[in-house]
Amino acid sequence: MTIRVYNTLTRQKEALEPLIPGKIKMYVCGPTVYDSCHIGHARSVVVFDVIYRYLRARGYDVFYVRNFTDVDDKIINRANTLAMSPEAVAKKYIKEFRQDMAVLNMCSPDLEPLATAHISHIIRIVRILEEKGFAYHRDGDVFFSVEKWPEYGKLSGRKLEDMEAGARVEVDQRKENPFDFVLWKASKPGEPAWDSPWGKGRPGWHIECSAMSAKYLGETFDIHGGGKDLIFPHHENEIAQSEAAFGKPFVRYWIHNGFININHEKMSKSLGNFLMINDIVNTWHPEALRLFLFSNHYRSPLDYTEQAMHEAASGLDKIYGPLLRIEEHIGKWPPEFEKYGPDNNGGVLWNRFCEAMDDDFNTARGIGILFEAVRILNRAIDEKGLSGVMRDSLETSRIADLLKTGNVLGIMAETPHRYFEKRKEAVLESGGIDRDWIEEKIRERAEARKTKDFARADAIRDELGQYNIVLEDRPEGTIWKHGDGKT
RNA sequence: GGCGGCAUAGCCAAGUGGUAAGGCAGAGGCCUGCAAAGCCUUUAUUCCCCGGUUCGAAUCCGGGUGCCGCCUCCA
Repeated sequence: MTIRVYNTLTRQKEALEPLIPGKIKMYVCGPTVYDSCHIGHARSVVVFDVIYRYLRARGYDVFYVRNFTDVDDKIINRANTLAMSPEAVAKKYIKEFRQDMAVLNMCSPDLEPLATAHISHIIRIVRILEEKGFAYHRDGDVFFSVEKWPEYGKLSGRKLEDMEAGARVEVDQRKENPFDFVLWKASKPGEPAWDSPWGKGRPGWHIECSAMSAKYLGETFDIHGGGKDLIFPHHENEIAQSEAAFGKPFVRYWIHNGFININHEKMSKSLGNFLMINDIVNTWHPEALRLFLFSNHYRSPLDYTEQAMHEAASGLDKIYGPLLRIEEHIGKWPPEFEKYGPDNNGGVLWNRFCEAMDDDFNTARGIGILFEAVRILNRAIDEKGLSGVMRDSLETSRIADLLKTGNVLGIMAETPHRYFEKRKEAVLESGGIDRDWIEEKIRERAEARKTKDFARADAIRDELGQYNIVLEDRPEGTIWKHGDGKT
């Protein structure tokens, strides 16, 4: 089976054929560290996280680089507002970003280079561009001349003459063409500055990615990704710079993820509806957020709503449900499948999941298959009992497959007991109650049930319901759970 | 003005030529004192509209309508 990916450059799905068979070199544009991360960042990072995980699961040796843009106008502005140095601002938000990523169960890239640590590489490329005649300088600024690069516009599918130059921004009169972009920027006093052939200055936004990707992945590499908004101008400019400088194709497959809307509205500063990762994971389980993000295709727009998160959270409970039953049955987690069955890599479930993922990382389809598998597993448990299931190699291989898909999606990473326990703790905290009190209520209810005082029993259940507690009467006794998807 | 995307049940969503996955919500059933959880059944004669190609189209082609994104910093 070959993996097919939608390539923004060719506007079609193509078979993924890495430059070096079996190896994939992937570069994803990371954040400009001037503020906290919002759900849009989360989507982008999660999308490439699952691509990374899937490619590895399919046996590729993946080298994954994601940069931090740690020098930029936005950072300088932010530093002025906060009365901090730009370096301190960058450091603060890099730390925050890493925390957010850890909470969201994100794999770390193999490398997370900083723009400011690669100034000499950047300068070297700007000089090459200047020597080759693709760049010109004006008072300490160096610009890339888009007219010298005939293929300019090939990624975003636009022609220079079709674009409304300066429609919304004032054009710098020193530019030869309004779409010329800055490679190197003269620093004003007090701004971060490095010595360069053109005087004290700092890199333009796009050049760092050309420099760092070339250094770590080579002048041609396999996958380059980011949000859709980066197609123009950022990635268009990267292509121009890199291909002009190195004289060879830059990237084989361009992958771009779609945007997130909040309650059917675009996220924007003016609407003030930016949703931060931190706000979401304070309310919902991080894996519920991941599940939500995978609920439709990565290139489509995705609408964040309270209801959608509820559904994702319910779905996650549904997935963890049978896992908890298995954990309780075998008394540990994760199960060791070698003991139960020979075939634990590549059952029907895993193969169907791969089929979905092979088709341009179709996680929505993959999740459909996963839920089907959960239902089949629940049914098997109902019919054969847990010991019956765990003795059946067909069933255990399905469980192994289920955990494998979870590993690709970055969910089911908690032990089931712990997953539900966390949610129960949240119930205790928000209700200001403790376990003993609940257990006492459950005992009282058991007494009432014994004497067939069902009115009393139901009253106790209703009372607990007020604290978002749900009771389940099981053969082995009554247990309590959290009532809704929030944590 | 230029470029691109989308339109599938109450909601979310997969499906790119062979007769509509999956989730949430709803209805009925099994189980239960009643519930909850789980399971079973059920919920689109039909995929925005109109034409066309085809034995056959949600899927391809032409036209229309509606919504959205980008062209400016933005994931």
